[in-house]
Amino acid sequence: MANDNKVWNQNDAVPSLVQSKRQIERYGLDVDAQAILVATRLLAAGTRLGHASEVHFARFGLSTGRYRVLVELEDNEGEALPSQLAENLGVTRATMTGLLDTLERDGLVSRRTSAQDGRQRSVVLTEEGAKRLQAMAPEHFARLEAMVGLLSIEERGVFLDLLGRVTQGISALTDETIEPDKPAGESRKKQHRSKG
Amino acid sequence: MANDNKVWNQNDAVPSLVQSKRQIERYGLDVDAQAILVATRLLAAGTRLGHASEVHFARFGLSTGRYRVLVELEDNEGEALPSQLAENLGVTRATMTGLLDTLERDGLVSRRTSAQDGRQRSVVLTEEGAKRLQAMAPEHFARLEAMVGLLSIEERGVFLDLLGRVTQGISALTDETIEPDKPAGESRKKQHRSKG
DNA sequence: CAAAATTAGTTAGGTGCCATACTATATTCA
DNA sequence: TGAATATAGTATGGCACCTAACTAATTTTG
Repeated sequence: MANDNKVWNQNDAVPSLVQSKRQIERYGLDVDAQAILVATRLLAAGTRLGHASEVHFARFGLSTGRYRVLVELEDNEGEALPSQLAENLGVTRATMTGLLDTLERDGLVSRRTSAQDGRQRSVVLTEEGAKRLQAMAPEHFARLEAMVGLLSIEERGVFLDLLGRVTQGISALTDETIEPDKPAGESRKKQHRSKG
Repeated sequence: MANDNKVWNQNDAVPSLVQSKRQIERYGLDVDAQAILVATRLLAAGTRLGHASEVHFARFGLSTGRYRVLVELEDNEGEALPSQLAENLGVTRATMTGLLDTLERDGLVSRRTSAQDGRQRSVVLTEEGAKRLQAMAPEHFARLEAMVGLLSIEERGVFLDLLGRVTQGISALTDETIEPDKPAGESRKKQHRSKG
Protein backbone atom coordinates (compact mmCIF):
# COMPACT_ATOMS: atom_id res chain seq x y z
CA MET A 1 0.00 0.00 0.00
CA ALA A 2 2.97 2.26 -0.50
CA ASN A 3 1.18 3.76 -3.45
CA ASP A 4 -1.05 6.70 -2.66
CA ASN A 5 -2.74 6.55 -6.02
CA LYS A 6 -4.53 9.84 -6.31
CA VAL A 7 -7.71 8.70 -8.02
CA TRP A 8 -10.04 11.54 -8.83
CA ASN A 9 -12.60 11.20 -6.18
CA GLN A 10 -15.59 12.61 -8.05
CA ASN A 11 -16.72 14.32 -4.90
CA ASP A 12 -13.73 16.51 -4.29
CA ALA A 13 -13.81 19.96 -5.56
CA VAL A 14 -17.42 19.97 -6.66
CA PRO A 15 -18.70 23.18 -5.14
CA SER A 16 -22.09 23.24 -3.48
CA LEU A 17 -24.78 25.87 -3.41
CA VAL A 18 -24.28 26.54 0.28
CA GLN A 19 -20.63 27.23 -0.32
CA SER A 20 -21.50 29.74 -2.99
CA LYS A 21 -24.07 31.42 -0.78
CA ARG A 22 -21.74 31.58 2.16
CA GLN A 23 -19.05 33.26 0.14
CA ILE A 24 -21.46 35.77 -1.32
CA GLU A 25 -22.88 36.62 2.07
CA ARG A 26 -19.47 36.92 3.62
CA TYR A 27 -18.74 39.90 1.47
CA GLY A 28 -22.27 41.18 1.18
CA LEU A 29 -22.30 41.03 -2.59
CA ASP A 30 -25.22 41.43 -4.90
CA VAL A 31 -24.84 38.45 -7.18
CA ASP A 32 -27.01 35.46 -7.93
CA ALA A 33 -25.85 32.42 -5.98
CA GLN A 34 -27.08 29.99 -8.60
CA ALA A 35 -25.15 31.77 -11.31
CA ILE A 36 -22.03 31.53 -9.18
CA LEU A 37 -22.70 27.88 -8.58
CA VAL A 38 -23.00 27.19 -12.29
CA ALA A 39 -19.84 29.14 -13.03
CA THR A 40 -17.89 27.45 -10.27
CA ARG A 41 -19.02 23.99 -11.28
CA LEU A 42 -18.04 24.83 -14.79
CA LEU A 43 -14.54 25.83 -13.78
CA ALA A 44 -14.18 22.65 -11.76
CA ALA A 45 -15.39 20.65 -14.73
CA GLY A 46 -12.89 22.41 -16.93
CA THR A 47 -10.05 21.40 -14.66
CA ARG A 48 -11.18 17.81 -14.63
CA LEU A 49 -11.67 17.78 -18.37
CA GLY A 50 -8.19 19.01 -19.01
CA HIS A 51 -6.68 16.46 -16.73
CA ALA A 52 -8.81 13.61 -18.05
CA SER A 53 -7.93 14.53 -21.58
CA GLU A 54 -4.23 14.23 -20.86
CA VAL A 55 -4.72 10.89 -19.17
CA HIS A 56 -6.75 9.70 -22.11
CA PHE A 57 -4.25 10.63 -24.79
CA ALA A 58 -1.32 9.43 -22.74
CA ARG A 59 -2.64 5.92 -23.30
CA PHE A 60 -1.69 6.30 -26.93
CA GLY A 61 1.63 7.93 -26.28
CA LEU A 62 0.25 11.37 -27.07
CA SER A 63 -0.85 14.51 -25.32
CA THR A 64 -3.96 16.53 -26.09
CA GLY A 65 -1.96 19.02 -28.08
CA ARG A 66 0.04 16.47 -30.01
CA TYR A 67 -3.09 14.54 -30.93
CA ARG A 68 -4.67 17.67 -32.26
CA VAL A 69 -1.61 18.34 -34.38
CA LEU A 70 -1.84 14.90 -35.96
CA VAL A 71 -5.54 15.30 -36.70
CA GLU A 72 -5.00 18.72 -38.16
CA LEU A 73 -2.30 17.32 -40.40
CA GLU A 74 -4.55 14.49 -41.49
CA ASP A 75 -7.28 16.99 -42.32
CA ASN A 76 -4.74 18.78 -44.46
CA GLU A 77 -3.62 15.94 -46.71
CA GLY A 78 -0.83 15.16 -44.32
CA GLU A 79 1.18 18.34 -44.72
CA ALA A 80 1.14 21.82 -43.23
CA LEU A 81 3.24 24.70 -42.00
CA PRO A 82 3.99 25.04 -38.29
CA SER A 83 2.50 28.50 -38.28
CA GLN A 84 -0.68 27.19 -39.91
CA LEU A 85 -0.94 24.47 -37.32
CA ALA A 86 -0.38 26.91 -34.50
CA GLU A 87 -3.01 29.22 -35.89
CA ASN A 88 -5.60 26.49 -36.38
CA LEU A 89 -5.03 24.97 -32.98
CA GLY A 90 -4.98 28.27 -31.16
CA VAL A 91 -1.54 27.88 -29.63
CA THR A 92 1.57 29.98 -30.06
CA ARG A 93 4.24 29.11 -32.58
CA ALA A 94 6.59 28.46 -29.71
CA THR A 95 4.24 25.86 -28.30
CA MET A 96 3.92 24.32 -31.74
CA THR A 97 7.68 23.98 -31.97
CA GLY A 98 7.63 21.98 -28.76
CA LEU A 99 4.77 19.77 -29.89
CA LEU A 100 6.48 19.09 -33.20
CA ASP A 101 9.79 18.36 -31.51
CA THR A 102 8.22 15.53 -29.58
CA LEU A 103 6.18 14.25 -32.50
CA GLU A 104 9.25 14.22 -34.70
CA ARG A 105 11.31 12.46 -32.05
CA ASP A 106 8.61 9.79 -31.90
CA GLY A 107 8.60 9.49 -35.66
CA LEU A 108 4.98 10.57 -36.10
CA VAL A 109 5.79 13.62 -38.19
CA SER A 110 8.83 14.81 -40.08
CA ARG A 111 10.03 18.28 -40.89
CA ARG A 112 11.65 19.43 -44.06
CA THR A 113 12.71 22.84 -45.21
CA SER A 114 10.59 24.46 -47.85
CA ALA A 115 12.08 25.02 -51.29
CA GLN A 116 10.15 28.19 -52.03
CA ASP A 117 10.69 30.01 -48.77
CA GLY A 118 13.80 29.20 -46.79
CA ARG A 119 12.17 30.34 -43.57
CA GLN A 120 9.40 27.80 -43.75
CA ARG A 121 9.62 24.23 -42.60
CA SER A 122 6.98 21.91 -43.91
CA VAL A 123 5.57 19.36 -41.47
CA VAL A 124 4.58 15.99 -42.86
CA LEU A 125 2.53 13.28 -41.22
CA THR A 126 4.55 10.09 -41.47
CA GLU A 127 3.23 6.64 -42.23
CA GLU A 128 3.72 5.83 -38.59
CA GLY A 129 1.78 8.92 -37.54
CA ALA A 130 -1.15 7.95 -39.73
CA LYS A 131 -1.05 4.44 -38.31
CA ARG A 132 -1.08 5.76 -34.79
CA LEU A 133 -4.24 7.72 -35.49
CA GLN A 134 -5.86 4.74 -37.08
CA ALA A 135 -4.91 2.42 -34.26
CA MET A 136 -6.29 4.65 -31.55
CA ALA A 137 -9.46 5.71 -33.35
CA PRO A 138 -11.82 2.95 -32.18
CA GLU A 139 -11.04 3.31 -28.50
CA HIS A 140 -10.71 7.06 -28.70
CA PHE A 141 -14.12 7.59 -30.23
CA ALA A 142 -15.75 4.95 -28.11
CA ARG A 143 -14.59 6.75 -24.99
CA LEU A 144 -15.70 10.11 -26.30
CA GLU A 145 -19.09 8.65 -27.04
CA ALA A 146 -19.24 7.11 -23.58
CA MET A 147 -18.42 10.46 -22.04
CA VAL A 148 -21.75 11.90 -23.14
CA GLY A 149 -23.52 8.60 -22.72
CA LEU A 150 -25.56 9.81 -19.76
CA LEU A 151 -27.31 12.30 -22.02
CA SER A 152 -30.14 11.41 -24.35
CA ILE A 153 -30.04 12.52 -27.96
CA GLU A 154 -32.29 15.48 -27.26
CA GLU A 155 -30.34 16.46 -24.20
CA ARG A 156 -27.17 16.48 -26.24
CA GLY A 157 -28.68 19.01 -28.55
CA VAL A 158 -29.74 21.19 -25.66
CA PHE A 159 -26.37 20.84 -24.02
CA LEU A 160 -24.60 21.80 -27.21
CA ASP A 161 -26.62 24.99 -27.41
CA LEU A 162 -26.08 25.95 -23.79
CA LEU A 163 -22.42 25.03 -23.89
CA GLY A 164 -21.99 27.22 -26.93
CA ARG A 165 -23.31 30.23 -25.10
CA VAL A 166 -21.37 29.49 -21.97
CA THR A 167 -18.25 29.15 -24.06
CA GLN A 168 -18.87 32.62 -25.38
CA GLY A 169 -19.23 33.74 -21.80
CA ILE A 170 -15.77 32.53 -20.94
CA SER A 171 -14.44 35.76 -22.34
CA ALA A 172 -16.04 37.49 -19.37
CA LEU A 173 -13.17 36.06 -17.36
CA THR A 174 -10.46 37.22 -19.70
CA ASP A 175 -11.76 40.56 -20.97
CA GLU A 176 -9.95 43.64 -19.79
CA THR A 177 -13.05 45.19 -18.31
CA ILE A 178 -16.30 43.81 -17.04
CA GLU A 179 -19.23 44.31 -19.32
CA PRO A 180 -22.54 45.44 -17.90
CA ASP A 181 -24.87 42.58 -17.11
CA LYS A 182 -26.89 41.21 -20.00
CA PRO A 183 -29.93 39.50 -18.51
CA ALA A 184 -30.20 37.01 -21.39
CA GLY A 185 -33.41 35.79 -22.86
CA GLU A 186 -33.34 38.79 -25.15
CA SER A 187 -30.79 41.10 -26.71
CA ARG A 188 -29.20 38.01 -28.23
CA LYS A 189 -29.32 38.47 -31.95
CA LYS A 190 -25.85 38.88 -33.36
CA GLN A 191 -23.74 36.02 -32.12
CA HIS A 192 -21.32 34.99 -34.82
CA ARG A 193 -20.40 31.36 -34.38
CA SER A 194 -17.63 29.49 -36.15
CA LYS A 195 -15.84 30.98 -39.04
CA GLY A 196 -16.00 28.77 -42.07
CA MET B 1 2.92 45.70 -34.88
CA ALA B 2 5.81 43.77 -33.46
CA ASN B 3 3.48 42.23 -30.95
CA ASP B 4 1.74 39.10 -32.06
CA ASN B 5 -0.69 39.23 -29.20
CA LYS B 6 -2.30 35.83 -29.20
CA VAL B 7 -5.83 36.76 -28.24
CA TRP B 8 -8.10 33.80 -28.00
CA ASN B 9 -9.91 34.01 -31.25
CA GLN B 10 -13.16 32.37 -30.21
CA ASN B 11 -13.27 30.65 -33.57
CA ASP B 12 -10.14 28.61 -33.33
CA ALA B 13 -10.36 25.13 -32.17
CA VAL B 14 -14.12 24.87 -32.11
CA PRO B 15 -14.73 21.61 -33.89
CA SER B 16 -17.56 21.32 -36.38
CA LEU B 17 -19.97 18.52 -37.12
CA VAL B 18 -18.47 17.92 -40.56
CA GLN B 19 -15.07 17.45 -38.99
CA SER B 20 -16.48 14.86 -36.62
CA LYS B 21 -18.25 13.06 -39.43
CA ARG B 22 -15.22 13.06 -41.64
CA GLN B 23 -13.08 11.53 -38.93
CA ILE B 24 -15.63 8.87 -38.17
CA GLU B 25 -16.04 7.96 -41.81
CA ARG B 26 -12.33 7.88 -42.38
CA TYR B 27 -12.02 4.93 -40.08
CA GLY B 28 -15.44 3.44 -40.75
CA LEU B 29 -16.45 3.56 -37.13
CA ASP B 30 -19.86 2.96 -35.68
CA VAL B 31 -20.29 5.95 -33.40
CA ASP B 32 -22.75 8.79 -33.28
CA ALA B 33 -21.29 11.90 -34.89
CA GLN B 34 -23.29 14.24 -32.71
CA ALA B 35 -22.06 12.55 -29.57
CA ILE B 36 -18.51 13.00 -30.79
CA LEU B 37 -19.23 16.61 -31.59
CA VAL B 38 -20.53 17.25 -28.10
CA ALA B 39 -17.57 15.49 -26.53
CA THR B 40 -15.07 17.32 -28.68
CA ARG B 41 -16.65 20.69 -28.05
CA LEU B 42 -16.57 19.89 -24.39
CA LEU B 43 -12.88 19.12 -24.42
CA ALA B 44 -12.20 22.33 -26.30
CA ALA B 45 -14.28 24.23 -23.77
CA GLY B 46 -12.35 22.59 -20.97
CA THR B 47 -9.08 23.79 -22.41
CA ARG B 48 -10.39 27.32 -22.77
CA LEU B 49 -11.87 27.28 -19.29
CA GLY B 50 -8.62 26.26 -17.73
CA HIS B 51 -6.72 28.92 -19.55
CA ALA B 52 -9.29 31.64 -18.86
CA SER B 53 -9.32 30.72 -15.21
CA GLU B 54 -5.58 31.26 -14.92
CA VAL B 55 -5.82 34.58 -16.71
CA HIS B 56 -8.64 35.62 -14.41
CA PHE B 57 -6.88 34.82 -11.16
CA ALA B 58 -3.59 36.21 -12.38
CA ARG B 59 -5.24 39.63 -12.22
CA PHE B 60 -5.25 39.27 -8.46
CA GLY B 61 -1.78 37.85 -8.21
CA LEU B 62 -3.10 34.33 -7.78
CA SER B 63 -3.52 31.12 -9.73
CA THR B 64 -6.59 28.93 -9.78
CA GLY B 65 -5.06 26.55 -7.30
CA ARG B 66 -3.77 29.20 -4.94
CA TYR B 67 -7.15 30.93 -4.91
CA ARG B 68 -8.83 27.70 -3.98
CA VAL B 69 -6.39 27.20 -1.14
CA LEU B 70 -7.23 30.61 0.28
CA VAL B 71 -10.96 29.98 0.04
CA GLU B 72 -10.59 26.59 1.63
CA LEU B 73 -8.67 28.14 4.48
CA GLU B 74 -11.30 30.81 4.91
CA ASP B 75 -13.99 28.14 5.05
CA ASN B 76 -11.95 26.52 7.80
CA GLU B 77 -11.66 29.38 10.21
CA GLY B 78 -8.39 30.36 8.62
CA GLU B 79 -6.36 27.31 9.56
CA ALA B 80 -5.79 23.84 8.15
CA LEU B 81 -3.23 21.12 7.54
CA PRO B 82 -1.55 20.84 4.14
CA SER B 83 -2.76 17.29 3.77
CA GLN B 84 -6.32 18.38 4.54
CA LEU B 85 -6.10 21.08 1.94
CA ALA B 86 -4.66 18.71 -0.63
CA GLU B 87 -7.42 16.22 0.06
CA ASN B 88 -10.20 18.78 -0.15
CA LEU B 89 -8.90 20.35 -3.31
CA GLY B 90 -8.17 17.08 -5.02
CA VAL B 91 -4.48 17.71 -5.62
CA THR B 92 -1.45 15.81 -4.40
CA ARG B 93 0.40 16.84 -1.28
CA ALA B 94 3.37 17.67 -3.45
CA THR B 95 1.30 20.12 -5.43
CA MET B 96 0.00 21.61 -2.20
CA THR B 97 3.54 22.20 -1.03
CA GLY B 98 4.20 24.21 -4.16
CA LEU B 99 1.01 26.21 -3.82
CA LEU B 100 1.76 26.99 -0.18
CA ASP B 101 5.35 27.95 -0.97
CA THR B 102 4.16 30.68 -3.26
CA LEU B 103 1.35 31.80 -0.98
CA GLU B 104 3.76 32.03 1.93
CA ARG B 105 6.31 33.92 -0.12
CA ASP B 106 3.58 36.43 -0.98
CA GLY B 107 2.56 36.69 2.67
CA LEU B 108 -0.96 35.38 2.15
CA VAL B 109 -0.52 32.37 4.40
CA SER B 110 1.99 31.36 7.03
CA ARG B 111 3.16 27.97 8.15
CA ARG B 112 3.99 26.93 11.67
CA THR B 113 5.00 23.58 13.05
CA SER B 114 2.40 21.76 15.06
CA ALA B 115 3.05 21.24 18.76
CA GLN B 116 1.21 17.93 18.98
CA ASP B 117 2.71 16.23 15.97
CA GLY B 118 6.13 17.26 14.82
CA ARG B 119 5.42 16.10 11.31
CA GLN B 120 2.51 18.42 10.82
CA ARG B 121 2.74 21.99 9.75
CA SER B 122 -0.31 24.14 10.32
CA VAL B 123 -1.22 26.59 7.59
CA VAL B 124 -2.76 29.88 8.63
CA LEU B 125 -4.49 32.48 6.49
CA THR B 126 -2.81 35.78 7.23
CA GLU B 127 -4.50 39.14 7.59
CA GLU B 128 -3.15 40.01 4.20
CA GLY B 129 -4.52 36.82 2.70
CA ALA B 130 -7.99 37.56 4.03
CA LYS B 131 -7.75 41.09 2.66
CA ARG B 132 -6.78 39.80 -0.72
CA LEU B 133 -9.86 37.63 -0.85
CA GLN B 134 -12.05 40.48 0.22
CA ALA B 135 -10.54 42.89 -2.27
CA MET B 136 -10.99 40.61 -5.23
CA ALA B 137 -14.45 39.34 -4.32
CA PRO B 138 -16.59 41.96 -6.11
CA GLU B 139 -14.83 41.67 -9.44
CA HIS B 140 -14.35 37.96 -9.14
CA PHE B 141 -17.99 37.20 -8.57
CA ALA B 142 -19.16 39.76 -11.08
CA ARG B 143 -17.10 38.07 -13.75
CA LEU B 144 -18.30 34.62 -12.76
CA GLU B 145 -21.86 35.87 -12.98
CA ALA B 146 -21.18 37.42 -16.36
CA MET B 147 -19.76 34.16 -17.60
CA VAL B 148 -23.17 32.50 -17.43
CA GLY B 149 -24.97 35.70 -18.33
CA LEU B 150 -26.05 34.40 -21.72
CA LEU B 151 -28.18 31.77 -20.00
CA SER B 152 -31.58 32.47 -18.53
CA ILE B 153 -32.39 31.36 -15.02
CA GLU B 154 -34.19 28.27 -16.27
CA GLU B 155 -31.43 27.43 -18.68
CA ARG B 156 -28.93 27.57 -15.88
CA GLY B 157 -30.85 24.93 -14.03
CA VAL B 158 -30.96 22.72 -17.08
CA PHE B 159 -27.30 23.29 -17.75
CA LEU B 160 -26.40 22.41 -14.20
CA ASP B 161 -28.20 19.12 -14.53
CA LEU B 162 -26.65 18.22 -17.86
CA LEU B 163 -23.21 19.36 -16.79
CA GLY B 164 -23.47 17.17 -13.72
CA ARG B 165 -24.07 14.11 -15.82
CA VAL B 166 -21.41 14.99 -18.31
CA THR B 167 -18.98 15.50 -15.47
CA GLN B 168 -19.73 11.99 -14.33
CA GLY B 169 -19.04 10.88 -17.87
CA ILE B 170 -15.56 12.31 -17.78
CA SER B 171 -14.45 9.16 -16.04
CA ALA B 172 -15.09 7.35 -19.30
CA LEU B 173 -11.88 8.96 -20.49
CA THR B 174 -9.82 7.95 -17.50
CA ASP B 175 -11.23 4.53 -16.61
CA GLU B 176 -8.97 1.57 -17.21
CA THR B 177 -11.43 -0.14 -19.48
CA ILE B 178 -14.32 1.04 -21.58
CA GLU B 179 -17.73 0.33 -20.18
CA PRO B 180 -20.44 -0.97 -22.46
CA ASP B 181 -22.62 1.74 -23.91
CA LYS B 182 -25.49 2.95 -21.77
CA PRO B 183 -28.05 4.56 -24.07
CA ALA B 184 -29.34 6.94 -21.41
CA GLY B 185 -32.93 8.07 -21.09
CA GLU B 186 -33.52 4.97 -19.05
CA SER B 187 -31.50 2.70 -16.80
CA ARG B 188 -30.50 5.84 -14.97
CA LYS B 189 -31.86 5.48 -11.51
CA LYS B 190 -29.01 5.17 -9.10
CA GLN B 191 -26.69 8.04 -9.76
CA HIS B 192 -25.30 9.26 -6.48
CA ARG B 193 -24.45 12.89 -6.81
CA SER B 194 -22.33 14.89 -4.41
CA LYS B 195 -21.59 13.59 -0.99
CA GLY B 196 -23.03 15.93 1.63
C1' DC C 1 20.99 47.70 -54.65
C1' DA C 2 21.73 48.19 -49.61
C1' DA C 3 19.33 49.26 -45.24
C1' DA C 4 15.14 48.63 -42.76
C1' DA C 5 11.26 46.08 -41.68
C1' DT C 6 8.72 41.85 -41.63
C1' DT C 7 8.16 36.93 -41.21
C1' DA C 8 9.01 31.77 -39.75
C1' DG C 9 10.74 29.20 -36.62
C1' DT C 10 13.41 28.36 -32.47
C1' DT C 11 15.53 29.06 -27.91
C1' DA C 12 15.33 30.53 -23.11
C1' DG C 13 12.99 31.04 -19.10
C1' DG C 14 8.58 30.97 -16.36
C1' DT C 15 4.03 28.95 -14.31
C1' DG C 16 0.91 25.27 -13.12
C1' DC C 17 0.39 20.87 -12.11
C1' DC C 18 1.85 15.92 -11.54
C1' DA C 19 4.43 11.41 -9.98
C1' DT C 20 8.27 9.56 -7.69
C1' DA C 21 11.37 9.32 -4.21
C1' DC C 22 13.24 11.16 -0.05
C1' DT C 23 13.51 13.08 5.17
C1' DA C 24 11.89 13.46 9.58
C1' DT C 25 8.68 12.27 12.95
C1' DA C 26 5.32 9.28 15.02
C1' DT C 27 3.38 4.64 15.88
C1' DT C 28 3.24 -0.37 16.15
C1' DC C 29 4.57 -4.67 17.84
C1' DA C 30 7.84 -8.49 18.75
C1' DT D 1 12.81 -1.13 24.20
C1' DG D 2 14.28 -1.26 19.60
C1' DA D 3 13.30 -2.49 14.77
C1' DA D 4 9.75 -2.24 11.26
C1' DT D 5 6.20 0.52 9.45
C1' DA D 6 3.27 4.37 8.53
C1' DT D 7 2.57 9.24 7.98
C1' DA D 8 3.42 14.49 6.92
C1' DG D 9 5.67 17.28 4.29
C1' DT D 10 9.17 18.32 0.76
C1' DA D 11 12.66 18.09 -3.13
C1' DT D 12 13.37 16.63 -7.73
C1' DG D 13 12.34 16.21 -12.25
C1' DG D 14 8.80 15.91 -15.78
C1' DC D 15 5.15 17.75 -19.20
C1' DA D 16 2.07 21.35 -21.34
C1' DC D 17 1.75 25.71 -22.31
C1' DC D 18 3.03 30.63 -22.20
C1' DT D 19 5.84 35.23 -23.28
C1' DA D 20 9.84 37.46 -24.81
C1' DA D 21 13.91 37.54 -27.17
C1' DC D 22 16.67 35.75 -30.82
C1' DT D 23 18.29 33.87 -35.73
C1' DA D 24 17.81 33.40 -40.40
C1' DA D 25 15.46 34.39 -44.58
C1' DT D 26 12.53 37.31 -47.33
C1' DT D 27 10.26 41.54 -48.64
C1' DT D 28 9.93 46.49 -48.71
C1' DT D 29 11.56 50.94 -49.61
C1' DG D 30 14.58 55.01 -50.21
